[in-house]
Amino acid sequence: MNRRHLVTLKDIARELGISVATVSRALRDTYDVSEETKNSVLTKVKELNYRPNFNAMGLVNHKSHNIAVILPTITNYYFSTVITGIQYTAYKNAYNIILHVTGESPEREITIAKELPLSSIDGVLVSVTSESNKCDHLQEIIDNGVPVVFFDRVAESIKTSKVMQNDYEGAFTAVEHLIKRGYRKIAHISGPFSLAFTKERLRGYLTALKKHKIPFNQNWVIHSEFNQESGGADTYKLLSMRDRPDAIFAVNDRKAVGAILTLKKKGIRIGQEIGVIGFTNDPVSAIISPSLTTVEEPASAIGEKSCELLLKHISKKDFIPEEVILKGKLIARESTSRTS
Amino acid sequence: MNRRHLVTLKDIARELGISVATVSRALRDTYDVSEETKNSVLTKVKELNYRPNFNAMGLVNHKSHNIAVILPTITNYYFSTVITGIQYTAYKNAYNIILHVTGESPEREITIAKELPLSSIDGVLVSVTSESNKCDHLQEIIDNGVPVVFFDRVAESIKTSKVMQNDYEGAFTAVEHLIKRGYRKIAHISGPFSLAFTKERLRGYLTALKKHKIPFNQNWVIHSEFNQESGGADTYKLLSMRDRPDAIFAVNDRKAVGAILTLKKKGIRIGQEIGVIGFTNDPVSAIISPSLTTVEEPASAIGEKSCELLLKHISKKDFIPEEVILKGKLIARESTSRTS
DNA sequence: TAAAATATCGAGAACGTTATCGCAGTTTTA
DNA sequence: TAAAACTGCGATAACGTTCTCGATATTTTA
Repeated sequence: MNRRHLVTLKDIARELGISVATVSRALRDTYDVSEETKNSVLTKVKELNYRPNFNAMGLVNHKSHNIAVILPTITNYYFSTVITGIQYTAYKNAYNIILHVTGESPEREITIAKELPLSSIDGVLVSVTSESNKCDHLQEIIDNGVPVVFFDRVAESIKTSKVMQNDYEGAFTAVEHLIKRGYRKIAHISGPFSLAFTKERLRGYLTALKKHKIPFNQNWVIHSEFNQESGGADTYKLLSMRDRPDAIFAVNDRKAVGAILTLKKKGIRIGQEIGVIGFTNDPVSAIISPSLTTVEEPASAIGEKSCELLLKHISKKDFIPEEVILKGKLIARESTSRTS
Repeated sequence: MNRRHLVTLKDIARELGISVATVSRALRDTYDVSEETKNSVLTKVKELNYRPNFNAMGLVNHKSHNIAVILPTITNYYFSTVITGIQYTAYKNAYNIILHVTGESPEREITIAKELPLSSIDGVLVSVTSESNKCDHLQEIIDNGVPVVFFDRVAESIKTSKVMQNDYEGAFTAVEHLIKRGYRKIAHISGPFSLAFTKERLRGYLTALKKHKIPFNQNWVIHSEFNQESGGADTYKLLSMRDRPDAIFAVNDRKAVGAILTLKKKGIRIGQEIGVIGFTNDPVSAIISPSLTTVEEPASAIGEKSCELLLKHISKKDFIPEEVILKGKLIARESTSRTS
C-alpha cells in the first residue's frame, strides 16, 4: 500500500504518453481535445481512481466549492432542519458545507468570523447569535469580496441577501387565533430583544391586540432566553401576578413547552383556563399533552432558499441583494381549545 | 474595494522589504528568524489582516485541517448532539468539519464516499446507514491512507477505531429494569437488522430474559425502521396479538414515543397495563406524558471521543485501532411505574 | 588570528491544477 | 494553389505556500 500518494494528472499523463494540459482539458470540456484521447483519459481516470485535488484547483481558480455555515446551535429541530435543507441544495450543486457552531456566544461568533479562511470558502451562510454587538466581523467578510447570506436571525444593519419566515405575520396570526378563541388577556413570553425576529414577533403581537382593541399590558411581555427553562420561569412569573393573563403566546415552541409543563405542574387546565400557542412546529408540539397549537416555520425551505441565493451570489458577483420572506402556517391543536 | 485580492505572504514581504520565506518562517516558529523581524512581520500581519491560504498550505503540506463527517441524518437529538461534540473538539484543535448527510440512503453514502476529495481531507468520521451493503467504499478511503473512525453505527467488517455506547449492557439494564418492576411478557420493537447496534441491543434483551428464566417469544421481536411511525405501527401489531405482551422495550426513544402515543390512543394505561422503555434519553422523553423511562446515551461524549481519536490517528499515521465503549445510564420515569 | 560554528536570511524548487500562448498538421477558403 | 482558418496538443507560467540549500555576517573557538 502506497503511503498516501494520491493519483494526479501527471500520473495519468505519463501512463498515456500525453501532456498534463491535455489531461486537464479532457476532464473538463471536450473543447480542444479529440474524442479519442478524451475517452482514453476517462477510462484511465476510472482505472486509477483519480480524484481531483481541490487544493490545487482552489489555488488556481480562486474557487473552493466550500461554503461556511455559521449558526448558534444545531441541537434543535429548527436549525437541524435548516441545515438539512442547506446540505440538500449544496450537495446538488457540488458544494460542501463547513459547519461552525457558535453555541449562542457572540465572542465565539466573532472569532470564527475573524479566522474564516476566506481563500478556501466561496460564500457564507449566517444566522447571528445576537445583533447587539455590532456585526463588523461579518461586514468584513463581505468587504473581502466573499458573499454572505443571512437566514432566520438576520443582521438588519448589513446590506445583503436575507431569508426568513414572516415573523410579523406569523405572530399576528397566532395572537389573532387566540383572540378568536375568546382569550383576552394575552401574555407574550419573548426572546432576547437584540434579535430582529424577536422584535418582529412582538410587533405582530401588538398589532393583533390593537386591531381587536385589546389593551396592552406591559407586564405581560417578558424577554428572556430561548430555552425551555426560561419558558417555565416566565410562566411562573405570569402566574404570580395579581392580574393574571388567560393566554400565553410563546416566541417559540421550546418556551411554550416550558410553559405547558409549568402550567401542568400548577394544576392549571391548559386550553380551558389558559391557552398556549408556540412558534416553529417542533415535532414535540404534537407529542406533548395537551398538544401545542403553533405556527409552522418553513425550516427546510429556508435552508434551501438561502443556499440557492448564496450560490447565485457566488456565480454572479454583482448579484443584487434579495430579501425572501416565507410564510408560516397556523396549526391548531389542543392547547388553545377551550372546550375539551 | 479591491476585487477580492486577499493579502498574501508576498504582500507582507514586499512591504517589509524581506523575502517570502522569512515571512513564512516568522509566522510559524521563531526558529531561524530574529525577534525583531518576527515582530515586524506580526504587526504587519495584523495591519493588513492577513489570513493564510489554506489551499496553498494544503497543497504543500498535504494537510487540510478538514475532517469529513458522514452520517445518516442530523434532525434528531442524538446525532445533532454528537455533531456538537465533534465540532467542539475539532474547533479546539483548529480543525473544520465538513458535513455530509446521507439521509439514510446507502447509495448516497457510497456516492459521497467515492467523491470525497481525499486530498483536502485529513480524516473521516462515519456513522453508516446500513451494514448490509458491503463497506468497500469506506475501506477504500482507508486504503488511500486517510484515517477513518466510526461512531455509533459502526461497520463490523472494517478494522479501524470505533466509538460507541455499550448497547448490549444498556439493553440488558433496560430489560432487567422491566423485569424488576414485575413485567414478564416483554416485547422488543427493534431497528433494521443490518446494523451492529441493533443486534447488540437484541442480544442484551435476550440475555436479560435468559438470566431471569423468562421464555423468549419470537413474535414479540419486531424489526422495522427507526422512526416514530414505525414505533406506532409495531405497537399496533403487538396489541392485536392473541398473546399480548405487558411491556415494550423500544430500540430508541423515537419508537418508544410512537408506542406511547398508540397506547394512549387505544386507552391503555401506560405503566400499569403496559410498561414502555426507550433508549437515548431524547429530551422528548421527559416531556411526553407519561414521561418515558429510558437509557441515556452519552451522545456528546461519543462525538468528542471519536473526534479525539481521529485526530490522534491523523497525527500518528501508525496509530493502533482502538474501540471505545461508553456506558449509558438508566433513567427511570413514569412509563415503567406500575403504581401511580 | 585564522578557522569553525552560529544566526539570520534569500533564491528557487515543489505541491497539483488551470490558463495562455504557440506550434505543428489538416482542412477550408478564394 | 497559396492563404487562411481550424484542430489537437505541448510548454510554460501562474496560484500561495513550505522546504531545501546556500550565502552572508557575526560570534565563538583554539
